[in-house]
Amino acid sequence: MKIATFNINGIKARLIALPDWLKQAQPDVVLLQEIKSVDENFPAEVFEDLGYQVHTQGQKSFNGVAILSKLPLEDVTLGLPGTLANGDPDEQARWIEATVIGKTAVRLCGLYLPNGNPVPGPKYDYKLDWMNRLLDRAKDLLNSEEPALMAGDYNIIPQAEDAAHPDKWREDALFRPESRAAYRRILNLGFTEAFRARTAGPGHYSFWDYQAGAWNRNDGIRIDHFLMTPQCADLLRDCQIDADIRGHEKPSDHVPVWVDIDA
DNA sequence: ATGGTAGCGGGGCTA
Repeated sequence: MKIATFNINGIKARLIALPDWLKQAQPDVVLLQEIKSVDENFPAEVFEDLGYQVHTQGQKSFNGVAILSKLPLEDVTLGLPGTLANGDPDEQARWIEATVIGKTAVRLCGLYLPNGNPVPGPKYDYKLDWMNRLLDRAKDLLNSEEPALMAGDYNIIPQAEDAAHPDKWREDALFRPESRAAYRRILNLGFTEAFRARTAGPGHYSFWDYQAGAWNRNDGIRIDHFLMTPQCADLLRDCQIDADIRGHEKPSDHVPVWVDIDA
C-alpha cells in the first residue's frame, strides 16, 4: 500500500500538477494539506474520475486538509481533539483521520501543523498548544497497539541536517528549540519517522520557498513527515520524496513524500 | 537589513 502526504498550497492552483503526479506516482491514499478551499468548492469529481474517494475538512482561504483514497475507508473523523488554551473550539481546518482497509487496517491521520511565525507571539503560542494536543492524540494511537501513522506538513525542521542553511532558520518557528523539543516529545513516545529510518544524512528536502530562487539553489528544508506507531513501522518497506516535481510547471512549494507499507 | 514569490479573493493575510 502506497500512502503519500502532499501540501499542495491551494487545490484550484494545482488542478494540472496534482492529477499529473497522481497518474505518474499511483498512490493508493493521499493526505493533502493547504487545500485552501471550503468543502463545497473542492473539485472532488476530478479525483473521483481517477478512482479516488474524497473527504475534506475545508476552510475559506487558508489551511484545509483532505484524504484521497482508492481503497475503502472507515471511520472518517475531522479535527484534532481538544480545545484552544482558553477553552474555545479550534476553528482551523488542520486534521483528518480515517482507517484504510487493505490486507491490514491502518489508522491514518493527516495533519497541517501551525507554522507559528512570528516568534514570539500568539501564533507561536498556538503552535506549541496545538503540539500538546497532538501529543495527547499520539499517546492514544500508541495505546491502541494498532498500525497507525500521522503524516503531513509538520512545519518542523527536526535537525540541522534537514535544512540546506540551518543558520538562517535559527530564530524561525520551524526550527526554534521549543518547537523541536515538542516534536521530539512525540517521537520519543515510540514513533518511527519513516524517512529517517530509511535514509540518513543531509540533502533531502520537501519544501523550497518560491522566493529568491530557492529551488534552483537547492535551498530547501525537510518539514513533511510520516510518524508511525511500532505496529505500523513493522510494515514499512520504503519511504521516498518526489523532489523532481518541484521543477515542473506551476508547482506547489512542497513536494510529495510517500511510504510503501506491507498492508 | 531588505525584499524577494505565490495563493486566495478581490484587500490584506498567510506562508
